[in-house]
Amino acid sequence: MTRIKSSVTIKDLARRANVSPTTVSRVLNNSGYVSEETRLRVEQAIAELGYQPDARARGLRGKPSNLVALIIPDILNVFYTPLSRAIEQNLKEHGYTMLLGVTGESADLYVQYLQSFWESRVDGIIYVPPASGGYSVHTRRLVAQGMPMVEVNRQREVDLLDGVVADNFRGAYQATEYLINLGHERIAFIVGSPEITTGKNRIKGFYRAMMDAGLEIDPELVKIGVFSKEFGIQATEELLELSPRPTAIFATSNRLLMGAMTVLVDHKVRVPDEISVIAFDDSEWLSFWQPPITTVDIAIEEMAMLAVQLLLRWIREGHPPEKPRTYSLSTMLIERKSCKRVSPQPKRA
Amino acid sequence: MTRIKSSVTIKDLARRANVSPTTVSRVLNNSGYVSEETRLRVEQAIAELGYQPDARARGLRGKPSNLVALIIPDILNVFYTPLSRAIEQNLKEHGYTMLLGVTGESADLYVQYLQSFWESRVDGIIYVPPASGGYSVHTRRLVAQGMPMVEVNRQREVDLLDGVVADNFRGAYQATEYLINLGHERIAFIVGSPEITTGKNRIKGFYRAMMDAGLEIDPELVKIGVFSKEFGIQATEELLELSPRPTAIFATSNRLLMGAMTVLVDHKVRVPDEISVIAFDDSEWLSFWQPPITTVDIAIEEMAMLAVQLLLRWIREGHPPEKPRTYSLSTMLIERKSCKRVSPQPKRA
DNA sequence: CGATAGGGTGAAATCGTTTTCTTATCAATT
DNA sequence: AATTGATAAGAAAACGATTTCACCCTATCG
Repeated sequence: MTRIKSSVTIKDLARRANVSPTTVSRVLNNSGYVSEETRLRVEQAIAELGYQPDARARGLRGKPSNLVALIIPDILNVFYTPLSRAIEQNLKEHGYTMLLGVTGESADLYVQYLQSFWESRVDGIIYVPPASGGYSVHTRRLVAQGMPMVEVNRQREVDLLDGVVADNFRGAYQATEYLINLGHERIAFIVGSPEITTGKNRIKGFYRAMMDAGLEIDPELVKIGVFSKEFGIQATEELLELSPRPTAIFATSNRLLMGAMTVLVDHKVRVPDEISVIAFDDSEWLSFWQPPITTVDIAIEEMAMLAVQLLLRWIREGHPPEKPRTYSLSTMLIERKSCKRVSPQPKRA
Repeated sequence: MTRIKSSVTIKDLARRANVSPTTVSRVLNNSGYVSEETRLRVEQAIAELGYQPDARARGLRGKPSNLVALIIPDILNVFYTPLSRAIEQNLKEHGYTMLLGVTGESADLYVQYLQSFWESRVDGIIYVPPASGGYSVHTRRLVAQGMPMVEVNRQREVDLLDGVVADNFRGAYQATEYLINLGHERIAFIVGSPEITTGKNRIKGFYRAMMDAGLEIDPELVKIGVFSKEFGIQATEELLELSPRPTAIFATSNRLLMGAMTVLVDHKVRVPDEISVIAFDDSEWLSFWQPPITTVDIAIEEMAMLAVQLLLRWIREGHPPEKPRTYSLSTMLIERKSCKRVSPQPKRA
């Protein structure tokens, strides 16, 4: 019926209030030099016509868009969901609306999103670098064009951007040490991509803890792949075929844990009686598992808040950080019931 | 160092390629009347200067933004997460980028998002109407201004917008019938906001199934509140204090289920031996629960695809649907191990 | 009383594109 | 030889705001 496609513009307001568009703009932006009387007339016109500004036109003259983009690998992952929520919330509190891009770890998609976000001239981008690499040049070009960016959870452009990550080394060290203290020696370790910091540092933490305890690392027990449920399944199946089996499995992400548990349940392996299990990431769903899983929790809220703060600082100051930093957030071991004490095997000669 | 804030524009290209901006635009938009030779020169300039168009300026001249907004109540909810993902994916396949708004069921936030999205002139909005009402006028204003909108999961503007929802009536009926067939008569029913379609129709389905089976409904067993974990906890605690206790609990969302199970585990009530449990919504996390929960699953992928299709149709055709429709997607009962057969109590005189 | 300061206002330029008009050239048709 | 028509290209207007500049007015100061 109503084919009124044209929205009401500043000119309509001007006509209605019998002033120039300039004056309307002054009222809109509260930029002074407007008499009380005219201001009222204009405000009335705004109310009557139901005017709402066009952010695009504003943007053309250099005003910010109040849009910030977030790029994550996977929105189904119970790690990234609360991270997204926390970032969204923090941004909203500062008046920003969040755009979301989901890459599925694909570099191509990442680059596509970068372009789309640049074209919309968002005010900044917070992103989790995808595991597949080779897109660094695109990130750097965007930054060179003046786009504020911050890395979160993983880090790649150490010399270029601020990054907020968990202390993955310490987290993995803690968990491994915990198992060792329970008497475990044949500890299986399942981890994702070693090219990204999460993977790399969790590996380092595990190795260091084993070394510090004077334990040999059986290469058969170390499964390095990707942070996916599928790889968790594959790795765990291989582990179960070993003899002797490992006495404990350290699955370094919730996806890997999901895979591992799928197999353990399938094979009716009792946790923790036959095998102890420890993981990374927490979720309310985990506490209902039988048994509830002991895990290394990451301070997601802090991570989000800090990332947003760093981005807003850059936006506010108009220039990148003088000296890009990595902010490392401490992890916390949440002890539940999935790990059992074992008596250390007598060492083989 | 490099303070080059200004991005490269169409004019820079024109200068570089020794043509007019008009011609550059023609190359960019493939709108013909450009000689092969000039086209090459322009394309070279584009490559050399690394030009990327400004979507805002384009938009001003009436070109679409390729942005579509999604508004959901809660991103932590395992129902909305896969829904968001599926919608994002569908949109991406059609060349759209998704903006995300999370309302937490607040009408205020909803309206704020509406405004923000309108100001960015997104091409369309898919939204889940928040439970708290009173914002209808804002939705209608946006539609009147020509914004394509589609409702998903819940429905409010039946006469104005297309909506895609689950067949909540049937789903609830099925689940209730299933319990009844197992011999249950004292069935507790926990449900969220009756003002929204999800709540309302699940209630209707439950009542109808009970009526059809000739069973009385004990008002003490019907808990109507909001779709939250907290209400699930409260309701279940009240239910456990009744004597006799209900023999089954029907929690009509994953959040309510989470609350119910929290209480049941706390009170060491064995499921399904002491109480059977059935729910709405499914999630991979559920299958690891002890026992795995029987639930009514909703065809989320279909819901997403259809919603996107309807929105894109409106965008493509440039006008609202002649006759707004409600698309009702059938649900599926997934039988697991949380419900036990009971022998019907002898009816009291 | 003239100069000055500053409040209030509008005309016009500007942002980066697309679109609408023109104009020019050249070949084909009458 | 004059008309038509297609192709190629540029000038200028337009989109909806903000911003710069210029102008008028009035009050204050010396």
